[in-house]
Amino acid sequence: MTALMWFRRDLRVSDNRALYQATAAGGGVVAVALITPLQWQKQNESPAKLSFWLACLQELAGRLAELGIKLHVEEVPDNADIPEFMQQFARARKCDALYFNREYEYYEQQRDETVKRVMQAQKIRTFDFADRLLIEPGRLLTGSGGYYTVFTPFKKSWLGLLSRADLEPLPLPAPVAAALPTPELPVAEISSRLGLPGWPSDLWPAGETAAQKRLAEFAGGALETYHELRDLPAVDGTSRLSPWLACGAISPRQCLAVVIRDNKKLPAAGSGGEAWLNELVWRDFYTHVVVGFPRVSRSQPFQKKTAGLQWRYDECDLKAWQSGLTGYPIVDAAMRQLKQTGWMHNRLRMVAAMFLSKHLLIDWRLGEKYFMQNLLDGDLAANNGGWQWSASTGTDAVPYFRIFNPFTQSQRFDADGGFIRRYCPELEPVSAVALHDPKKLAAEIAKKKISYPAPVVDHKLARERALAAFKNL
DNA sequence: CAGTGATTAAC
DNA sequence: TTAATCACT
Repeated sequence: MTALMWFRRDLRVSDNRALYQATAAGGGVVAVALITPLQWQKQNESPAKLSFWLACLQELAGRLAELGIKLHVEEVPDNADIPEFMQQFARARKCDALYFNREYEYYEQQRDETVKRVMQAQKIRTFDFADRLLIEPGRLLTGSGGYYTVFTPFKKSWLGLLSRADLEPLPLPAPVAAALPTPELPVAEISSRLGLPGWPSDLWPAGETAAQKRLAEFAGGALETYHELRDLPAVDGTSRLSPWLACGAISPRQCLAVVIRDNKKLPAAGSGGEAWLNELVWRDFYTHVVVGFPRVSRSQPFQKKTAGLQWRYDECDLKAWQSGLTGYPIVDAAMRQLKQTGWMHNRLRMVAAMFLSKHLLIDWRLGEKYFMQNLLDGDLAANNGGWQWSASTGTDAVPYFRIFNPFTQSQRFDADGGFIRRYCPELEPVSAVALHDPKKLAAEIAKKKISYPAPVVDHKLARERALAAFKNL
């Protein structure tokens, strides 16, 4: 009796529900992870993220070996080829059961349904588990039985289920066989063949051990002031756990355990813990939205009436935004942070996304795609949810038209300009007041002969143009 | 009269 | 969340 454990976005040994059950079944366990270059390309997976994932796989292989489980890394061009591959792989290794953790996006659900059907036709049983979120899609519905579309009532209902939900991290699985030697995965070979950048990075060392270390660091440090410092991009005030969460090197239950300790007691109102818990709930929320409204993962707006919006398709403005040359310091610093590090501070994701979709009136889907192609933590649900929120095509419930003033945002969240200057070094000689004031900025740039672009668009005009475009719907 | 703080409308 | 407006210094 051998169980086949299929790793996807759950690259860890600890608190992995499918792996735990596979090891508890009483037989041997074989593990597999798939390299799917064509599928990755279709889904705009970023090279940095794939490189990070491969490095995580290398660590995972070592930890599995300690449990007597061999991890096979196999290449299959795209999702359509997976069912046939899995079936042959399982038969070749005499596996009689397939274990995996559920994924919720449209294409992933289709893939998994087909795999289940094909395996069951071969008399191979399949077991799939709720692992990726704190509370599974479908378990939280409105009074009329639909999916929530507004965060606040979703959260209320989420908290209501908290005491009944099974959210304790699992103990480490017991070894199923004698420890194996740590396998050498062809990571470097795959990486160079796919043209991926190298790893490691100091900010995001790969693997679940590093993820646990970062969580402990955050829990004992920035968590306490999270509510006060999380919006300041110059400060290391966030958890920075997103790359590990995205590939499952850490589980949301392990994160939750840091804020909900004894008897599932909620963190105090107004505390850092409460603010961070909110972000974990947002993560659930956007994945629930993707399941409840599958059109959002198929390039459709959540708000159907915005489907006809006349976006500008201005290649030049799009390029300026992508390369951090819009003439709006906070936007440019944000976009350069993304390009240079594969990560962007959450506050700035909102600022940058709103600038593209409102100021430049460029289709949010182009921004969504660019983020996916560059982010280390790219996650369809969170990225799509964030973009649609920024573009006002999503679930945002405010009664007014949301459009950030980039200068007001930088004044509030980067008052001394420390973050802007870090990523836009040419603005080093510019005074802090000028960084948040277009007129003074233009004057200082002229006077000090600094090479920095003039704003691609005037804020007031852009604002009016966006308002008019949405009014026309 | 320029600058600032409080209030409110936007849907 | 922003910006316009009004009261006030």
